Amino acid sequence: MSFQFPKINKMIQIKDFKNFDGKTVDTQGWVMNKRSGKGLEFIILRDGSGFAQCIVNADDVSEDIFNTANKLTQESSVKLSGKIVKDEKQIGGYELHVTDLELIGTSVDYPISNKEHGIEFLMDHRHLWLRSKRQWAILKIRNRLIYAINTFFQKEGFVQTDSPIFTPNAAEGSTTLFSSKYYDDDAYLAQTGQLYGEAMAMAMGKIYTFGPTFRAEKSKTRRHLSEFWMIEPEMAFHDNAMNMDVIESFLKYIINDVLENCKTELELLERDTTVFKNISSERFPRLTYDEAVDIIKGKKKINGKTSIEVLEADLKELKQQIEDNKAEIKAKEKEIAGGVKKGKRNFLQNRIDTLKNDIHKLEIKAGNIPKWIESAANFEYGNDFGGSDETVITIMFDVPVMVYNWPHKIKAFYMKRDAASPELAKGVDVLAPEGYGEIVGGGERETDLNLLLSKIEEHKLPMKEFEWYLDLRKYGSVPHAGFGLGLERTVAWVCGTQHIRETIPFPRYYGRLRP
RNA sequence: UCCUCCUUAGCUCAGUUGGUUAGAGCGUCGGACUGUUAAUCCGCAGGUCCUAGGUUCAAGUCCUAGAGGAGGAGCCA
Repeated sequence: MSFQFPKINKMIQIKDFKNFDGKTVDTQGWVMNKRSGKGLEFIILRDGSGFAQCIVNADDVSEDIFNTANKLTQESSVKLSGKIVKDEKQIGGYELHVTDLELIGTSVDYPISNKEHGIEFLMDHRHLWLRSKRQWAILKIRNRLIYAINTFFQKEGFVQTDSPIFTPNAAEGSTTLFSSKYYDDDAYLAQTGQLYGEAMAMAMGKIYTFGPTFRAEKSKTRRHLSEFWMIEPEMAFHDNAMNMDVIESFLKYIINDVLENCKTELELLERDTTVFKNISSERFPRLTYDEAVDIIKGKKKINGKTSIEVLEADLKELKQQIEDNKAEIKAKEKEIAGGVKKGKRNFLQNRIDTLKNDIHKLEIKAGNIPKWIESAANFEYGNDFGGSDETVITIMFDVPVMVYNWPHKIKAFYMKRDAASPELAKGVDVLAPEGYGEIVGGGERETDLNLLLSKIEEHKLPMKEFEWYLDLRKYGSVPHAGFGLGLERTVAWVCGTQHIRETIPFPRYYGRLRP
């Protein structure tokens, strides 16, 4: 039995233009941009499925229609009829030669132009910013990642079971939570579904949750959101080594799926996909916390180099790049001073602005490296890694790095202690390359009831709220493990975005609640 | 909570040791142009220089306080 989507209307979507070469079709969408020549209007149409240039020629349409086309403004909505013609120069490879045009909705003084805007302005207009090409590409990739994540787990026999969002207490202690009211009780928005995931894994074997999580950390960095989506698989009868195997094949699967199915979007984002070239073939490095610390402190060589040497080489390269950019600016400025036509001058000035911007970014980077070297050298064994420490580790490799066997003191109460070395807990963090930070955190869960009891006391957590959780250890407890993947950090890494706030339609972060 | 930087036209920004009537590009609007790719060319309009106070003959520029924003630290996915 096959299912057929109902034929609701005869409108052809832009993504399907390739199937109608030479045919006359009806389509509808919004005007992204318009260029005019005498007797010619070039409309860049978007309909959510893609982008296409539509040409209105005064010879082909009535005077009324041509005038309507001539008056179209950015983001007005239109219904078009026309012939689909192949043109290699176009984004989708096809353009529409318009024979009929109908204005659906007007648009006056649309605030977002094709020129650059500052982040605050764009965020205030997030509801409209979503219409831009770049945001379209990011949301398409986000969508594909979600699809790939679900496909991977469903194929592997995981059951999707969701955890509650209202919770009576903090699951992990440390983090600040958003408080709320639940009838007459105090409640908090969930920071993780972890504990509930364990209960569901004891019922279903292998499960995953996929939902929003909330953290009231006053973090203003490119890696933080107050509301973000997390995928948390939990597997009965798995230890941490098996957990790491799952994480690695999972990441390989979803990255490959996006690379294969989002070529247009990645191209539009100008994402350098060569950074992913070793993802499928190379085994992700698995470092113990101790080994990672040695790398940070420059005691351990990778490919014959210490982290300090790599950082110093990077710094030298950055400085050279800054010098090169400065030289190019000088040359361009000289050219402008010599007198050139307006078009050429704009072009040169634009290039100069880009270079200046780059220099600014490079200088910030170059300024950071000595700080990183210093903070790496002073790293104290037993501490958690800071942002710079993570970067130092990941620059040594071109694939994600797994760090496991952490000091138990800096990890959550439910993490399993290593029987061989009691100071360590069997947790694992996965660090994404290029400074995108920790995308996965997970580990094996403690099964020893007494250890759990003492840990809950140690963390000063309310024992009463954990009684149901401790039941899981009383009735047929088994070794189990799981992890959490931050969706937005993963999207940011895949897309190569500067900031995580572009990776979710309406971001919530410290200082931003609307739109 | 702490550190650094920013706030000038609708947008992105420049504005010299404080000195006449505050500038540019883009966008809008009007015009030219029959294949444009952020089109190009010509023209018009557009300002509470974040707010309050202070120094000064004179403040966009200096000082103090406040508001808003960006980046980072800590914390984290």
